[in-house]
Amino acid sequence: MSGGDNLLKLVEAEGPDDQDYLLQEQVGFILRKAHQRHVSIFAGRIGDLTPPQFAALAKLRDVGETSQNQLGTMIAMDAATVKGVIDRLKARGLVELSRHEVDKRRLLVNLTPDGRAAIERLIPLAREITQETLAPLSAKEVATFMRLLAKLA
Amino acid sequence: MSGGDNLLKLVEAEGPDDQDYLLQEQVGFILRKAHQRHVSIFAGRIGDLTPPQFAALAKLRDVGETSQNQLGTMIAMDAATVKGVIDRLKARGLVELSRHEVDKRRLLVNLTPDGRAAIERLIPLAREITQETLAPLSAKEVATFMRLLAKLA
DNA sequence: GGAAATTCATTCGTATGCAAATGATATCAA
DNA sequence: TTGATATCATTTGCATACGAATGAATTTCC
Repeated sequence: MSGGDNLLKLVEAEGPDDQDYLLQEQVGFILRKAHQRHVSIFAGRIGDLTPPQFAALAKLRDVGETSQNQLGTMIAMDAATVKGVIDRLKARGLVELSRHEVDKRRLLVNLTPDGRAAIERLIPLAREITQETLAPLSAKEVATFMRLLAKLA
Repeated sequence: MSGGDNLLKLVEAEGPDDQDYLLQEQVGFILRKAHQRHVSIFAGRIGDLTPPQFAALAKLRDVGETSQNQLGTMIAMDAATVKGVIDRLKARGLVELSRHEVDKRRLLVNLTPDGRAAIERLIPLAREITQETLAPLSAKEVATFMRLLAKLA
């Protein structure tokens, strides 16, 4: 029996255990890196707005006036997070707030003319951001990846 | 010519443009949601440590003592971020810091016995986290997804 | 050797992201 | 009607995440 065999036995004795946990191969770690790369690409093309801020404007463009909480649900942000995002958009005059006349708890959010102009102007850039993010994949791979990613989200 | 035809004409006149930008179908948005889901799964299994903190400990286990900056590079964190993470791990006694004897700029980071015990204990849970995150996919889909995700990261 | 450029770490400011607690308003049910 | 629940929004506290500025130490290059 050779030394190599002994080493193999030792490794096998450990079983599929702690020894072979590689951080770089875990979904969570790679998912975090992929997300970082996307945010970086976004910042390179749209410097004056963050992805969450863009998401809020884009969704308001789709659905029109909604409550802050509903908007948060639609763009996957909890109440505390969406408040900060909307506050900053309001400070820049891109959205306007008003109280719901019937349900006084609700804070209605809507695009201002400036906000609408901004989102229309940015959407072509957002398309480029999507393209650049997916650039390492072929068209076929993009389709596959998006299908599987959607299952995980 | 019917009203429907007029509507169709209007839509076609717009071309493949702003009208069909759907936030929910953009990689960036879904990537963000998938990442959120993973973090949530992580928190459910490992409540007293965040993913970045876990990553730091896991990497130190792999490579042993390194400088703070080098560690940051290995786990994809910039200098400012890694400092905060290490500070909190140090405050909990899971890592210890020392100055590099030759290059006095470098701050060496290493696991304490407590830190080593913690990471060894957590690795099995981390495996479960990876599994649960990938649970919506079949084994074959997992292989495909990981291959494509790695290309994007 | 010494000036210039680089690297390592820290600090500051800004922006998510979420848990938990709180207050105001609505809704449901007894 | 009223008491219990639920919903909407806000606030606080903590933890990433990163750009930019700064200072200290090292390396490079002339």
